[in-house]
Amino acid sequence: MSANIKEIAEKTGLSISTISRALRSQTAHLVKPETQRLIQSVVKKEGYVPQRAAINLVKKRTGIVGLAIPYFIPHIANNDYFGMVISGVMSAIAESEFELKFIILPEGDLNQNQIHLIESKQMDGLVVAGWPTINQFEEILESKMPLVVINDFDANVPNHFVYADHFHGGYLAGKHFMDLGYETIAVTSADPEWFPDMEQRLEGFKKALTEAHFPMQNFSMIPAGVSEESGYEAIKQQLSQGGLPRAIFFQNDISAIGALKAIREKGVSCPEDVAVMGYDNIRLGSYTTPSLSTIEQPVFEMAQEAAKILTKFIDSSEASVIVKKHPVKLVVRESCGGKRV
Amino acid sequence: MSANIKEIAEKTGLSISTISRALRSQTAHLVKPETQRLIQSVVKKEGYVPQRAAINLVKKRTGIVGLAIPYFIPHIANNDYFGMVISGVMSAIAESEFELKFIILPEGDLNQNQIHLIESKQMDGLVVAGWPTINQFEEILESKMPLVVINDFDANVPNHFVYADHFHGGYLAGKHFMDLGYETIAVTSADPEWFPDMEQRLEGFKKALTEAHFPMQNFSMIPAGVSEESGYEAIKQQLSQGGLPRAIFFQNDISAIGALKAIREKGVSCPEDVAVMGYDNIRLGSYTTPSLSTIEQPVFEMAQEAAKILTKFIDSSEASVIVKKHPVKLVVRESCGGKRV
DNA sequence: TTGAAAGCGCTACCAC
DNA sequence: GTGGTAGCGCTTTCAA
Repeated sequence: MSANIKEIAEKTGLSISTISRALRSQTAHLVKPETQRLIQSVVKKEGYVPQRAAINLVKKRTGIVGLAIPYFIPHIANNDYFGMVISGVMSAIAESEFELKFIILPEGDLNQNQIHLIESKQMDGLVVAGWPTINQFEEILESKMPLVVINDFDANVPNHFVYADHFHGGYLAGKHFMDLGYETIAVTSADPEWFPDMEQRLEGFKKALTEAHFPMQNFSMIPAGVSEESGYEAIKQQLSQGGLPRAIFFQNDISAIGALKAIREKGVSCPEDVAVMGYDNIRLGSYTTPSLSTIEQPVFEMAQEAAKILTKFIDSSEASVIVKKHPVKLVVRESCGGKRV
Repeated sequence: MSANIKEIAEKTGLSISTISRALRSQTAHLVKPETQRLIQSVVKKEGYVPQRAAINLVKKRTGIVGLAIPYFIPHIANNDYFGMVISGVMSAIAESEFELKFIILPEGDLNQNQIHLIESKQMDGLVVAGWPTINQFEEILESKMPLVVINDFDANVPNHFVYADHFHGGYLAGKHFMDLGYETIAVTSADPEWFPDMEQRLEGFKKALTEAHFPMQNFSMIPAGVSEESGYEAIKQQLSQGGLPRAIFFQNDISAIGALKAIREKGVSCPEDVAVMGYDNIRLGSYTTPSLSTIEQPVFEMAQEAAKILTKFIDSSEASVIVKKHPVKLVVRESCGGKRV
C-alpha cells in the first residue's frame, strides 16, 4: 500500500489539514506557494495518491455514475449504435473523477438489486441510453437521481436530455426516396416501447411523403427488430409474402446490412430492384456491397455530452434542465440508387 | 441517503457488530438463526445496502479491477476484437463485487497517473488485453499487482494467461491455402510490439506451407495495421506495386473487410483473382460480399474467463499460476474460393 | 452468541 | 496560512 496523507504530513512537518488543502484544487490557493512546493515534492517522491474510498466516505458520494443500456446487447460488439454510446460515455467519464457502472436493463422489470442501486443512492447519477417501460422510468424519477437521457425527450419530465432530431432524420430519408421517385415504399418498425425515437422518425418520413403527395396506399410497414438477423428475416418474409416494395427504410444500419445479405442471396438486385436506406451511419456501412445510404446521427458526441452534463450536474447540482437536440444528416452511398429516373 | 448499519442496529435493538456479522456470508453462521431472521426483515424493510466506500476503506481494497486496452480503440465500436474483450470482461465483472476501470494504454509510455493507479494499488487487479512494450510490462510486474493477460503467453513471467492457440490458427489458415492450391501467397504483418500473437500465427502459417513443400520465394509479407483503412490501403499499394498475390492472409477480419472494399473498387474479383482470409470471426464477416473465410478464436469467452480468474485470485490470492490455451477453428465461407482446382 | 471500541484515510469545520 | 479534531460507515479484534 502506498503512502497516506498522514505520512505526507509527517515527512513535510506539516499538518494533515494543510496537505489535504494543498491537494484539492478548490482549496489549493489557501496554501502558501512555498508550502505548496514542499508538499508537491514530497507527494511526488512518495508516489502519494489520495484514496478514493476515504474521500467518497466522507463526501457521501459513491463516485459512480451508471449507464443504463438495454438487455439486448449482451455483447456490445453486436451493436454499433450502443457501442458508440458506450464509447462516448466512457471517454467523458475517463476525464472525470467518476467510475462508470453498467446497468443492463432487463426485458421485464428492474430487479431488486438494480432498484436498490439507484434508490439507495449507491450511485451519483445515471445516463439512460435505452428505456424499457414508462413504469420503470417513473420509479427512477421518484428517486431524484440525477438523470440524463440519450435520444429520447419528454417535456413532462424534469431531466436532462440529449437527443438527435429524429423527426428530421425520418424526413430526410423520406425526402430522398421521393427525390428518387420510388413508387412503393416501406419502413421497418420495432417495439416502440424500446425505441420511441423510431416513432418520430416515422412521422418525419411520412411528412416527406405527404409533402410529395405520395399515395399512401403504396406505403407499408414491415415489422423488424434492430439486429442483422431481423433485417435478414424481414426480407425473406416479404419475399415469401408476395414481393418487395421498391424502397425500404430500415431503422438502423445493422438490420439494413442483414437485409442486404438476404437480398443478395435471393438474387434480387440492390439498388436496381430494391433501394435500402439505413440509419445511424456506422462505419461498416461504407464497406458493404452495395455501400449503405443512411442517416447519420452524432451518437458518440451525444453520449459524450450526456456524460459531461451528468458529471457537471452532480458537482454543481444547479437546477435548470438541459435539453439539447443534435442535427442529423443524409449520407448518400450506393444502396438507394442513383439519380432520379 | 438510505439507511446505514447503525440504524439497522437501532431498529433491531442489536449491536452494529451483530448486524455486520449477520450480513457477511463468512460470518453469518455465527449469528443465531432467529436473530438472523429479524435482521433480514429489517434490512429488507429499510432497503439497506452496505456502502462500498466504507467497506473498501476498512478492507484496504479499492474494489476496482482494471482492463488495459490499447490506445488505438478510441471507439470500441471500431474494433470487434476489443469489443468482444470488453464485453467478456464486463459480463464477468458484473457478477462480481468489483467495479471495472479502463486503462487506455498510450502509444508511448504509461503516464504518471496510470503508473500510480497501478503501483499505489488504487486497483486490486488488472486484465491486460494489449500491451505496448516489454518495458511497461515489467514496470507493472514489479508492482506485484495481480495480473491476467489475454492472448499472450510468456512462461518467464509469473502471471495468469488466457490465450488462444495462435500457432494453430496460423497453421489452419496456411493449410487452407495449401489445400486450395494457391501458388503465390502473402500474409499481413502489424507492429509485433503490440501484436505478439501475430508472430505466432505467422509461424504456424509457415509451418503449413513448409509441410506442403511450398516454394518460399512465392511467399511474401505485406505491412498492414488492424483497421479497415489499413487493409484498404494495403491492397491499393500492392496493386500499384505490381499486383496482388493469389491469396492473402489478413491478420484480422476488420482489415480483411477493408481489403475487400479496395479489391471491389479496383475491379478485381475475390475469390476468383485473389483469395482473402481474415482472423477473429467477427459477426459482420458473414455479411460482406463475398462473405469472409476466417479463423475463429473464442474471444468473448476468453475475456470472461480472464476476469473470473482475476477476481477469484484477488479473493483467494492462492499462489499457483493459471495458464489456459483455447482452441481456434477454421470458418470457411466465400472469400477464399471453393474446391481445389 | 453478542457488544464495545479502535481504527481505515480523508474532509471540513473551527481555532489560532 | 496553518493546525486540531470530529466524524463518514464499516470491519475486526477483544471481552463479556
